[in-house]
Amino acid sequence: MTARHFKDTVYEYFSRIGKATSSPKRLEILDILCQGEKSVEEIARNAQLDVKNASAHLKVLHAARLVASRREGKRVYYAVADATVADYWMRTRTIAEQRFAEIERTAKCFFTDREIMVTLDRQALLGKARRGEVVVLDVRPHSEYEQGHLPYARSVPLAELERQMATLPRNKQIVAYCRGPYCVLSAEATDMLKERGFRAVRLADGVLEWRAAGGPIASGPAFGG
Amino acid sequence: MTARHFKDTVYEYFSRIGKATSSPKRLEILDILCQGEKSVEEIARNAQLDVKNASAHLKVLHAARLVASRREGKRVYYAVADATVADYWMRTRTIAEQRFAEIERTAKCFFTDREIMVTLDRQALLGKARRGEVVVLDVRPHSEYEQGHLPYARSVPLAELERQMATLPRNKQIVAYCRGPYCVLSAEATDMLKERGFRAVRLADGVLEWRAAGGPIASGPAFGG
DNA sequence: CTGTCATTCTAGTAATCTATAGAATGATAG
DNA sequence: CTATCATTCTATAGATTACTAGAATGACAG
Repeated sequence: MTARHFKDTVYEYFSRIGKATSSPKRLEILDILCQGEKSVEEIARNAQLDVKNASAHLKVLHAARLVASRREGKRVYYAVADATVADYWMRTRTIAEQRFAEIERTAKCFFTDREIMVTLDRQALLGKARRGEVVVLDVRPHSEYEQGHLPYARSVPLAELERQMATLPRNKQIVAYCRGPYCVLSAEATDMLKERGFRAVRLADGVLEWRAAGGPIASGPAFGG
Repeated sequence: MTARHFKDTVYEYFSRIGKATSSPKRLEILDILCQGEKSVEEIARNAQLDVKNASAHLKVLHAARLVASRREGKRVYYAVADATVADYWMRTRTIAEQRFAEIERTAKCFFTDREIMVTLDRQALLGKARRGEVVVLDVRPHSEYEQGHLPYARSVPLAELERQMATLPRNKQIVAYCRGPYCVLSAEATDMLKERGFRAVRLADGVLEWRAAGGPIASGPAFGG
């Protein structure tokens, strides 16, 4: 084996990671899968893709071995291959944020007037949540909540928010979080809540960011309902 | 701005990092630039590309803001934008290594019989080098040595090795290193040395890996010469 | 064994990317 | 002002990729 052939071979492997992460839609899928495993149909719906196209993108991610799949009955469930993939996705996002100030500007523009909870004092938030001084809402689907959520958080998927509003306190601050700083679910939730006169703010952290910052993660089914 | 438009916008930025790192040749360029700044012509020669093509790849890396350029007289020098880029490249390599066992297999096959210095005991190597029990050779070009090298290492670019062999000790072990675990320079150096009866081994670490492992880095012009 | 549902495979088209070569630019030396 | 050198820009052919739609597969229910 010549030196040139060796280099071509190994660098081709290195480049596969880049190829897999070179499509916005594939990154969106990866971000969703970082919240827990999902069927192709769920992935397609969440990433706003048609199922065939989502399947094709998943094939590419699978070829780069960033995701793994398992069949259960009729459905095929995909998940990130391991925790290092979620870590890599967060690092890719960070590198992009550092390079493109436009990202923060776009996010600020989109999240205008949707107060962002300072993510600096995670311990303080945790304490308030424990003492019941604030209500922490996890507005992702129940399945994602079950696969890992913030301590003391209550699972209220966006679709159920309308129905559950009566059970929320009007005198306490409501802190909504979702999949992370670029997920729109919590923003939609705080919009709905504020329209109805609740005191609601958006937490930029998702489970991934919270855990990466050293915060504790709970798991298991939703309590109450 | 709709939620969909917002997501499309920010994920497009995220994907630019993947696009930039989706070509083997661009990663090879990035790896070279992690050793220090270089002119387009030097980059092209090292990555075995024609200058026009190298310039085109550099343009893509520049668009992703992974590299920065400055003009000095007729020449344009490129360098990694900052230290986080080198870090990201190492992490991309690590993720690829974890996913593709073929990489290690290919490397083992190529580096057969080229003993790899165990990189576990960096402190021990440093001590031996300090006491003169081993000779550490930096076989990269002088310019890269000057931009950062292992302590006690002697700069002997591959092209000068033949000429400088007479000045190397036959009774001591010679440890050659270059740009990192997938760089072939040190392997070529140890091949040459062993053919002439020297006791030579290859160190998989380059400056990047050494520094990432917490090792001290020296800089400045070559001593002796 | 037939029908249904979820997913993947195959094929075709439009768009994008790589490598290559010729023309153009920018800086310098004479 | 002209020649030269390093680099970039422009144009093009060939390869690859994304999306779309129809066909095929795999698992299950009746």
